[in-house]
Amino acid sequence: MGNHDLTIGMLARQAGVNVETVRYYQRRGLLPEPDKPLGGIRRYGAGEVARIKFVKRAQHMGFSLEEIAALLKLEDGTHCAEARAIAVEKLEEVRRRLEGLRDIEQRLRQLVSECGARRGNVRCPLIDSLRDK
Amino acid sequence: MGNHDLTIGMLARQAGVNVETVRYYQRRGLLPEPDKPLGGIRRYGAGEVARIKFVKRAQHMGFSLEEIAALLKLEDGTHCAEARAIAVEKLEEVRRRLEGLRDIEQRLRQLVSECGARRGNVRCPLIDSLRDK
DNA sequence: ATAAACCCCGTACCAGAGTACGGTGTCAAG
DNA sequence: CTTGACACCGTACTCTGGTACGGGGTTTAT
Ligand SMILES: [Zn+2]
Ligand SMILES: [Zn+2]
Ligand SMILES: [Zn+2]
Ligand SMILES: [Zn+2]
Repeated sequence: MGNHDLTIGMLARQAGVNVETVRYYQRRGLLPEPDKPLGGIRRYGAGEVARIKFVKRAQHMGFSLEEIAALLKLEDGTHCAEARAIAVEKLEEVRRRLEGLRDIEQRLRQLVSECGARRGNVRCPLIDSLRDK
Repeated sequence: MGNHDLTIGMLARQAGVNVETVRYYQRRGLLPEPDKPLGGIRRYGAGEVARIKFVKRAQHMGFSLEEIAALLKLEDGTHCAEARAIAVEKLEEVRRRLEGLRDIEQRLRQLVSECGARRGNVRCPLIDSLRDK
């Protein structure tokens, strides 16, 4: 697999994160910490870049670092069922979130149109309708 | 504008939050703190219950408390134009969020089905697809 | 009238996800 | 061979969204 030639700074730049974040991920066990060549500087390769990007993508999908760590422990590919269970749970969560967002969108849309319909009036129907219920 | 007869504890229970959370929201300006009847106990009504639920819903949709406070400032009643502008901006943001969430939903849905289709296989396509790209 | 349950208020503490700091070591260029 | 950039490491701080705690005061029920 990839040649290990990156310093931690280059790794961070390539992955689009802060050096401190890389070290944080190592502490959290999300990223392996390669052996340090006695008195020297650790080197990283494309695998580590990909790993960090994996973490960032998963995070964007709403996974917490802890959940991501769980996913990564399944990397050997032999625990498909567990991986699937985690993903299914997330999917349900995302769907609940979608539904709630749709509610909010509708509410806001209505408020905006009510407000626009009464320009120049002293009382704002947008505000009125937010006030109670 | 219901009758104000709830204590903070009843309010919290009805809204499904911790008493401390109610007080925290008051400190954050998300919830008005009613006048205390000299040496006594504050009372709350249905309006406050609704308000907390609104906060919780908005929060679950990914709004921060700060953003929710901005939304709630629409209630002050004196600045129709500003209120409308804030609402419009939020609406756009909500729509962007909705779109992002729909993407995520679709991606997760596909991952789950791919994963399910390969039961017993050595490599899990769910993990594979997160791994690179 | 006395205990249990509840309120008020301030302060402190917690977890998650980083970011910053400071001292020291290493390495490459001039 | 010195100077600057970067690595290493531990510790500390930040920010968000709460929760917990402790010492009071009050209300309610027995
Ligand atoms: Zn397993
Ligand atoms: Zn208006
Ligand atoms: Zn104004
Ligand atoms: Zn699978």
